[in-house]
Parts: sequence; structure tokens; C-alpha cells
Amino acid sequence: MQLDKIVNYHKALADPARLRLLLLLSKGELHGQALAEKLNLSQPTVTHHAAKLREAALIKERREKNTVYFSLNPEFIYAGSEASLKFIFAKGAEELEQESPESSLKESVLRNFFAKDGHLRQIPAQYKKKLIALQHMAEQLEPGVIYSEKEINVFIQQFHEDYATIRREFIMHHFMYRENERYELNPPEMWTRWENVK
Amino acid sequence: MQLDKIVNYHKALADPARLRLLLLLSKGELHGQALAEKLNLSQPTVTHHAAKLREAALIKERREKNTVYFSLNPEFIYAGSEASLKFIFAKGAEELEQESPESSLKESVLRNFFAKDGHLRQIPAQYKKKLIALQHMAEQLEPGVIYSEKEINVFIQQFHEDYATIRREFIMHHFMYRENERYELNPPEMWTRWENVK
DNA sequence: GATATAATTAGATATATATCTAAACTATAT
DNA sequence: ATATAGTTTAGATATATATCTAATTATATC
Repeated sequence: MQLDKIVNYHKALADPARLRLLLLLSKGELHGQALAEKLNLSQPTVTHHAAKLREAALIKERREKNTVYFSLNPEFIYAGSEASLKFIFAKGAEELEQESPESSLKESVLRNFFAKDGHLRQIPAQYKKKLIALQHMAEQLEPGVIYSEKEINVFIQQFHEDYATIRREFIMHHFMYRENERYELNPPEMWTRWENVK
Repeated sequence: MQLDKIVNYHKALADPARLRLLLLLSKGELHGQALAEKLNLSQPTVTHHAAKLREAALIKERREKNTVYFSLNPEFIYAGSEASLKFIFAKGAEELEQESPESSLKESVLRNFFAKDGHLRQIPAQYKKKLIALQHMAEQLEPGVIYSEKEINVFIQQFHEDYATIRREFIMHHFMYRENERYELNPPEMWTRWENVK
């Protein structure tokens, strides 16, 4: 069942040693003993935690001679987070069912919610459509550029006056990354994809 | 430390009963007995799970007669997910490693501006120190609780008579969120962090 | 007050798991 | 073949926690 996968994902992350382990790996691959030393744990304990993380597919490993190097499996870390939110907020999914099947939903949203001058008439209430609108706007941001909060507000306002809501949605659905009032576009593989919403 | 909050977030979600509970709440608020029945659990067990979720600020509750209605706290559910990813994919790494060099400033502010009984002698004029003082007070508010303006005033007055100024500072620096005279603690990742002030 | 209803707390139990030491395994080097 | 280094497995222990029943608390109604 899907539930168990989500539970295992969170179990894997529900331990300080494992979170610190992942944090270490985010800076590059490491072998078992190095992890044991940095985490101040015995080697068997590292093996134990690595097994849990491997079961949840959060790390990969590669063997070289008799040394095993561990590294992150970032796609699965993001996917679990996404699946988890999707599971809890499944209500939005149901609402989608009673939608008349549109040949090209994306085109329909772009046509109906955006004016010819690009202005967003209103923020779609339906989850899937909202994601399409958000993605359309996010695609017009420059990858790699650091934006101030003010710049983001101005950018959003060319589409819609309620920049606060849209800015928040950008963060929630991982279109952007925020830290200390500085915003940066995430790579598309991190975005919540409307195509995957049932 | 921030690590524990993230661990608690995942612990809260690392149980099938709690995930199903959240899923039920995503369709609308429910009271304890209804949850017990739908989840096929005893009422005390529901209380147990609700407490875990409340500690992680993932649900809110409201009392009507002697019935307690639970509902989701979606902002915090998203915020935890976000904070977790942010933590693993570093940038937050530096924040974790340092900790000690600057913590002396924090201790110094807590020692010099706060009396032993917790009273704030005076509001620090220096920006960085003011943030430390604000954060110290904000940390004593309950996540997920909705406070009336009056309650906030009373809360602040236990530290300092000038509750109006401090209340405004709470909002300005994103320690709290205000809407229609109702106040709620923001998740720490939204706070203006003194650690990042030059 | 007395009573009824919903929720919480207390206490018990069983299961899960984080951690360690010691032993076993695996691949390379001598 | 033997030794060495890294990892994993086994077994033990201590702590955490999910669940229940029974008792207590909190609120509302009579």
C-alpha cells in the first residue's frame, strides 16, 4: 500500500543521526568509517542507519575495493516529501475527478485564466489548475538568479496583485527556494508537477 | 537546535494512524470520537496521536461545548516539509556547524537584557540584539495556537510594559502572523534570524 | 448539586529501534 | 595462504512509543 511507503519515508527521516548523515552526504559522498567518525557513532551503527536510508531509497552506495561509498539519492528525497503532501491533501485530488476531461488542460488554463496581456485574472482554486498557473509564471523567472523579496513581489505583480499568496505558493510547491529574504528558482525537477496530480 | 524540530516533524508523520488521521482532517474538521470510530481506535489513542500532531503544530483544535474539533494546520505541514529539504540540502549546513562562535552574543544578550525572573530590562537598540531578544520571547509562545490581541499583550507584558512596540516588532520581523486581531506564531524558518544579520 | 458526555491522564504491556561489543564476512595485499 | 582493512551480522540492552482499560477531569444540562 502507498501509506506504508510514506510512513517509511518519514521514519527514515525521524532520527537525528540519520538527518545529520544525510546532511554530511549532501556535501559529497563518504564511506562508512568517515561517517562513523563524523557522527561519533560506531561503524555498525552507521551500517544500521544506512540500511534504513537505503530501504527508503534515500541513499545510494558504490563499492570500491572493500570500501563502500554512500551518496544521496536526491530525487527520492524530494519525491517522498512531495508524495507525503499529496497524500495528506488528497482532497484536492478528488475535486479534480469531477473535472470534464480536457484535451489539453494546460492550454485551457492558460487561455481561461490569463488575459492576452499575460495578466492572471484570478488564482485557480483547483489544485491542478493552480499548479499550471504557477508553473507558467515560474517559467518566466531566470534560473540561477538570486532575487530579493521585493524583486519577486514586483515580478509577481505583473501577473496578479496578490503577490503574497503567489509568493507563498511558489515556496510551498518548490518552484522557488527561500532563505533570508533571498529567492532563487528551483530546478524544474523539484517543482510539484501538475501532470502527476491525479 | 533546529534539528530536533525537523526530527519531530517526521516523527509526527511516521505513523500510519496519524497519516490517516490527517487525511481525514483534510476533508474537514472532525471531533475525537468521530476520529476514533473512523480510525478504529480507542478515544485515548486518538488523544495520544492528536497530542503528537499538536506538538508538531500540524493540527489545530477548537472546543465547542465539551466536544473538541480538530482541523489541519496546512501552513505548518508545508513548512516542515520545506524546512526538512532545506536542512538536508545544506546551505543550512553552515548554520549547523557554527553555532558556538556566535552563541556567546546570544548568551550575553540574554544575560544583560533579561533579569533573572525573565523580565526584559530594556529593548535593545542595536538591531541584532533586538532580534535576539524578540526571538527569545517568541520561543515561549505555543506554535499553532491562535492568540487574541489581548492575550498577546498580556504575554508580552510579562517581559516588558511596552507591549505595543514589541507586538509590532513581532509582526515586522515575521515572528508572528496577524489577521483580524488574531495572532499566530510563524514557523521559525520565517523569522528574521539574528544569525544572518551582519 | 446531580448527571451525562466528551476528552484526557495514568498505568500497563507489547513492540520497535538506536546503540554498543563481539564475531563473521569480503575483498585486497603480502 | 595469511594478514589486513572495511563492512556487515548477531546478540544484548535500554529507551521510546502505540495501544488498551480504568480512572479522572472538564463542560454542559437538568
